[in-house]
Amino acid sequence: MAKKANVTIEDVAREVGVSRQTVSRVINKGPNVKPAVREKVEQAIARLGYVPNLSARRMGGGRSYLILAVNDRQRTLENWQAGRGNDWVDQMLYGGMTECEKQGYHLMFELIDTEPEKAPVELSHSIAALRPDGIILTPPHSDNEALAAMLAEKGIPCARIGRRGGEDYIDVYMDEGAAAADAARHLLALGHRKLALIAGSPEYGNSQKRAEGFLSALEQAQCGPGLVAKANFQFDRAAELLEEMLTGPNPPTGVIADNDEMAFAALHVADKLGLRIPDDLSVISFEDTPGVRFSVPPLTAIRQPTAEMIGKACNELIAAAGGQPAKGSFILPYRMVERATTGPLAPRLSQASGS
Amino acid sequence: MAKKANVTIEDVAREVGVSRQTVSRVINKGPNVKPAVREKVEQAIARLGYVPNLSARRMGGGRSYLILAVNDRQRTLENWQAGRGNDWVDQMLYGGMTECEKQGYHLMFELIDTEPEKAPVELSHSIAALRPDGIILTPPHSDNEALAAMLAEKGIPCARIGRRGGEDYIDVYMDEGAAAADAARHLLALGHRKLALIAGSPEYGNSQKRAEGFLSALEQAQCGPGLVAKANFQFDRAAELLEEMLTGPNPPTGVIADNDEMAFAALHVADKLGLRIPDDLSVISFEDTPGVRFSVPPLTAIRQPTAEMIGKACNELIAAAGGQPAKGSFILPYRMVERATTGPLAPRLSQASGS
DNA sequence: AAGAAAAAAGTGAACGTTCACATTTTTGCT
DNA sequence: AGCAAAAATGTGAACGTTCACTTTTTTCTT
Repeated sequence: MAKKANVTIEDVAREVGVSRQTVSRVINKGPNVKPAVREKVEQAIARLGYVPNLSARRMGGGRSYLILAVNDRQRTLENWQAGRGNDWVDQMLYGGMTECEKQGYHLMFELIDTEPEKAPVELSHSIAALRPDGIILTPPHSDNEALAAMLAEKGIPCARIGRRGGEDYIDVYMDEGAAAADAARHLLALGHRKLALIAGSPEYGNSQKRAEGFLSALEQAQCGPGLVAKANFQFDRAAELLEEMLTGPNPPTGVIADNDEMAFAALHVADKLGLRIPDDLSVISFEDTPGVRFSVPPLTAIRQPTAEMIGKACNELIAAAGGQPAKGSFILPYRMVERATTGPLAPRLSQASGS
Repeated sequence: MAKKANVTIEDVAREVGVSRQTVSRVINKGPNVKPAVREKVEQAIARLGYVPNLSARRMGGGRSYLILAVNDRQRTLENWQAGRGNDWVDQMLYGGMTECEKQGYHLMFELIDTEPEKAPVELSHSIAALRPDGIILTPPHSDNEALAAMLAEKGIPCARIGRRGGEDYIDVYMDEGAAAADAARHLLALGHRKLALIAGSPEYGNSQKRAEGFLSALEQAQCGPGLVAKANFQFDRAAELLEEMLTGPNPPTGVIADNDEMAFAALHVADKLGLRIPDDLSVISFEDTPGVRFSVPPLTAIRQPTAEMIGKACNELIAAAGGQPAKGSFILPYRMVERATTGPLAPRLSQASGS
């Protein structure tokens, strides 16, 4: 009847007849425990259903078994409020939780202010409250040097998504430039000669890298110069720009968009202009959100290894909490998922529209 | 140079010249503090940048300021692995984080096994480790009485999403039946007389409730019986079933799908069969994931108040942690977002296909 | 103005771990 | 067999709060 108090490390120690420290060594996989004792302790833990209290572990000076994944507040909130959702966050959760669960860790999300000066303050408050063992910084915070420096000063391992280097921090990234170049070459190989990139926003580092990769691929193939139009990731703006291009002189026959929303705009405009996809116009997107599989036609897209990057980041962070140096540069492969919006350029047999 | 230790409650107390307990009272908004003192303490807190350590608070016997949101492991993982994503989870994060942030709380996700017997074991381990102040149970775990009972026994407030009642727990739900009935009536009002429901899975309680609402609306309008086909939330199965229906005798002109994926299947089949949307076939979906806005045509859908339900749950849970009774039944309004897949039945002028 | 009651403030203990170190046991070597 | 070194185990203190009290100060009543 009396509510059974929680099982503590002492209960386990008593059960086995050893001291709490020995039990502690067992649960932390520490050295200096005789195999037979370790075995008995493990059995007692299972029998009693003992699970270490994380708050106490942290208070005792140990790890918190917590990783904080930091996202940009304004962008995230805006996406949510606009009904765009945050597939990126969903992917992070996937990669992060999967990896953390395996190692007895926990993942928590945190939104911090876009403003580069406010960010360190907000984050340090969260750190003071939560005392995470590691922190994942995503764009645009990955580029905030002051933030990373603050973490280093506090001795908290930090993984930056979308950065290369890895001399001072754990950097996990994919080669955005190469991906864009690949996309361009793919279209080139299909016979397209006039290509356009519908870019996101210049402040967003990836847009910049992709534009460079795109342009250089065209140059290499002597098919330049490619068109680059900035549409700020927005459907309407992209549609506008695209319509202008496609009805202008020398229209592109291949389009690469910096996100799915702008790729959908291409589909929309093509439909409006009576262009067949992919015969008259091929489209490749950067993002590959779930809805993309059901567009008409289903969108060919470059899939960022978001879940994998976060998983890798968690993994490295956990290793760092275990004493490994918190540095290293890890590149992860992207993947182009070819669906139905890309194909060889196949002009109509006759110019007249007919049944 | 010496790494400045973290600011503790004692530092604040010393700064102001009061005891730690007084500072504790201030940060917990407790009674029995003179306004002048409270003011001084608050200033010192701001000046020193003091943030209470959550682990210590928890250890001291106070709250953990943590809410655990529980999702079904198999379903969630499967969605992620299949590339379907979990928009539901993204929505939860939105509603939960927004509400928790406001009140100094933190939200953490947890996946627990589908198996009703394994669930309590898994969850109790997480509870032992994390000691959350409250727990949110989502389907199918909302329906697991043993789970809820275990939480009640441990004295942990629990909010169940998708349940009504509220006598013993905090129940937050929307009226799925009414929503389905509304959808049906909407189509009826547009002139449709033959309606079909592409249902999800019978084990999923909502599918059942929607089917009931759908059927009863038709009966009331004397337009029954409606077709109900179970497609298990899958595109392929839905497409198959739909094609059968639409090419059969007396085909439906209005379709309601239990999720977006199956609604996309309807769009796909209509296209294949040369049916115009919405002139020949109207489609309404239950879900409204972000991609829906960009389908061709954009999908009319019933939007579940997922974020709002989780927000409400957090709110009530936090109140419960503050001493309020952890019970109550809260219904939240759904919304039908009318886009372009619904319209009056408008048969072609002639049967012959023409330009 | 005294005494009682209420409000404000303070104190020791406890929460469940880990750390740093002390002690005991075992192993290895000659 | 004896000793040194290594391995295994144990102990007290500390982490930063809140709780349950106790003590002090203020307010109210007559």
